[in-house]
Amino acid sequence: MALARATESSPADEAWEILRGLLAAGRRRFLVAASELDLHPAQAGALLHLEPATPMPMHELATVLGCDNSNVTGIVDRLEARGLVTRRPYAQDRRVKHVVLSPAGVELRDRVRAHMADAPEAIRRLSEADQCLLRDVLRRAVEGDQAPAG
Amino acid sequence: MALARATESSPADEAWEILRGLLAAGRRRFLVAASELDLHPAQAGALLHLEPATPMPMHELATVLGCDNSNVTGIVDRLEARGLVTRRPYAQDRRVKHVVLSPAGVELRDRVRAHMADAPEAIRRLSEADQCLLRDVLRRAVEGDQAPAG
DNA sequence: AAAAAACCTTGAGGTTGTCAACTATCGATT
DNA sequence: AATCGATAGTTGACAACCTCAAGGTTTTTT
Repeated sequence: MALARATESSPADEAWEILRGLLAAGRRRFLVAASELDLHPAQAGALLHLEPATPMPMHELATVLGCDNSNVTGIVDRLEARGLVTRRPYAQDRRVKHVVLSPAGVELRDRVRAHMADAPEAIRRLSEADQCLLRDVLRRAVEGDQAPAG
Repeated sequence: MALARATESSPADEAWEILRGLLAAGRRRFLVAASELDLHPAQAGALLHLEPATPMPMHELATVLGCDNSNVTGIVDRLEARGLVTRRPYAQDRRVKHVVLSPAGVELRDRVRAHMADAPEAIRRLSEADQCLLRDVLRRAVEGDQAPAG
């Protein structure tokens, strides 16, 4: 049945199918970037999700990484051992520990981001008009994401 | 002003920046799908890259997965132990072993794909016109991918 | 106050990932 | 045809990842 409805799939699903290909390519680039910066994928992923000056609770990191809480303990352990992040107690809820990027962590995070910044070939070879079209549609897609969901 | 060069980045890069957000979300969905089907992420990834009726050399699997050859050995070991793939000698080059999906492997691969098939919220809530716009631009992006690059 | 839930950590056990070394095979050179 | 260098896959060692179950601390609910 998954296959029968291929012909009647929505344009959204058809767009998503193509996007999944770009995602796999993006994943490969991410692995290369992490490896070149001597980071394991999970560590690089954690860094990418941290904003300088925006402490994040451990369990929230677990959520965005899609893994167990106990997993984050080890990942943060190693990042902390390398001086890339620090754990900070959270006075308002003493069960919680916040993860904060250190200066070195910010710098390394930016380097990971830089590795990922260039758009892949497929997108770059689009006409300027198409690139703008794509960017604008994507902006509309993620536009309402901030407020409503929360 | 987070990035000085933000103002002069191309629309392609700006589109890609938004896409990276979808990449992280897609990754999470992939992890959930794999977990629900009792597959480890790497195993599910391998299945997704295999086409029924299209044998793939081990080293090619390593390339698309972005990992070492020696890594693929273990992943295929476990997939084979579960009867999802088989190793097949390749007469034309006897160093090579081909990985082939078994019927059970095809079925499980399709189930992973089904889990990933639905477009994420952000895309689905676009207007029908925008969905088509997005799909068509993406088609143009990946269009020339077959022949030129290789 | 007691019970239930949330947050983080620990430990066990299997999987992933990298590296270096090894065997077998292929391709090109001599 | 014999050899040298490169390629394909495997193995072993070792660190990291990941899930689960269990436990301690703190918060929230009853």
